[in-house]
Amino acid sequence: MTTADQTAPTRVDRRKLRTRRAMVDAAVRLMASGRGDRATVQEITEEADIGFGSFYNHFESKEQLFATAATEVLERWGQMIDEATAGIEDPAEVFATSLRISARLGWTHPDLARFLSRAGLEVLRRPDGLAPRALRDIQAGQAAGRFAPLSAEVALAAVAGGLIELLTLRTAEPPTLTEDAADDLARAMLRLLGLSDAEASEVVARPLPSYQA
Amino acid sequence: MTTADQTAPTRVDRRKLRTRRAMVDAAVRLMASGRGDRATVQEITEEADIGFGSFYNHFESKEQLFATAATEVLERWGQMIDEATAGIEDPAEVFATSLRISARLGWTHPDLARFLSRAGLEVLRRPDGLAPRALRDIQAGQAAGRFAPLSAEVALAAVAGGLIELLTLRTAEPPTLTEDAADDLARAMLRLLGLSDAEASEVVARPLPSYQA
DNA sequence: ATTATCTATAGATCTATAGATAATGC
DNA sequence: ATTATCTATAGATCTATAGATAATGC
Repeated sequence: MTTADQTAPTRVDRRKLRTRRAMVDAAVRLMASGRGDRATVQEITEEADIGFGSFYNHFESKEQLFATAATEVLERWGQMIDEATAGIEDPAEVFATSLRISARLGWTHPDLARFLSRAGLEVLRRPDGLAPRALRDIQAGQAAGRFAPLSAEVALAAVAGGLIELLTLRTAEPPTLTEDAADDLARAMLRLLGLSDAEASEVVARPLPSYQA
Repeated sequence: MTTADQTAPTRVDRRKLRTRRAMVDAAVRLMASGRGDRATVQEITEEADIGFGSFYNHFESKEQLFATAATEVLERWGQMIDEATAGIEDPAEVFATSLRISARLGWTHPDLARFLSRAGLEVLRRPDGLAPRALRDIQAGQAAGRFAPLSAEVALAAVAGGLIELLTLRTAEPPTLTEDAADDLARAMLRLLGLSDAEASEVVARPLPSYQA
């Protein structure tokens, strides 16, 4: 029987949470820096500024830590998209909005963008990632007759790959792209999905809803 | 003064080459299997079926071996494309042919496809890779008025990403895609580049030149 | 005789844990 | 008194090399 069942979080709980958060944040930074999951436990705890042994109070292995870090990053990203697309009816616009916001991560959330860039396509394939959602959006657009009947998996492959590459180009040194590259990508992907150039331009010209995260 | 300068390769030379090749091939297989460059030198030499110490006769580090392996894979792939696109005039067709052949790697050269899938987008960004060439093809198509004036970097990002994702989907277990996914991808990418659906379909309907590798 | 390959191993590095310390709860 | 954090370290793992062996050259 544990005492923490129904009671409010105590100071110990908060300290414990702080330590854990420091490690997850360190993992995100290490991944973003390119050191990635090749970092040793030593490096991780130093980056997090906690004692070496504390690592094992929270995680069984580095894999577990980096998986946790990925989940949290995807969660933040997903909430951003949810907030921005709430209430949009046109499937093409839902898709375009999601992509325009995601492609802007390189400017709005460079840390998050660098993490995704380094983690690569693998992280987009996770079941808790945005791929399943993007697949649904594409299929919804096809069902509504807005998109051409291209294999949704192939379309998703192109979208996911194009997005990651854009984030990588943007977070590379020196960054070459200007911010309208994000909308260029969205327009290009709408054409890929079957919209005419004029239709694609019109959808991307619509104002972005407000969002934050 | 070495004796091997102008003379024919001796039996020792051939044996040495065989050992080296065994290690490069082992590296390709290990990467394709997903074990990747996390494999230890021990694992590599076992997979290559050579003595542990021989590794250091040929390579200074694992990084060097895997870089060599990537170079050789890219070389094979590049030659395949060169052979297939020699003599094609229309820039859109050069591009489409390169992509159709590359996307077919999952069926024609599964080992190569698995390597590329696991190595990820990183390997496509190498200066000795096919990205510089794809960039030139896209720019040539734009200069010829065949493609819309989209940022060539953004277009390349989408193409590279879509290709890698397709190879990954195909080499995953169980593979879900059928072979016309390769042409679907090419058609989609031509639309992305600015061709109409009808134009894109026409280009992709042209017969593929013969090639092998 | 020469040189590549192979086996064995020293030394470095890394992980996981044990025990000491410090912070908080009661 | 309890529990998380921290320090120190044993043991496992890995790399790189030294020296022995085997294959080829002349």
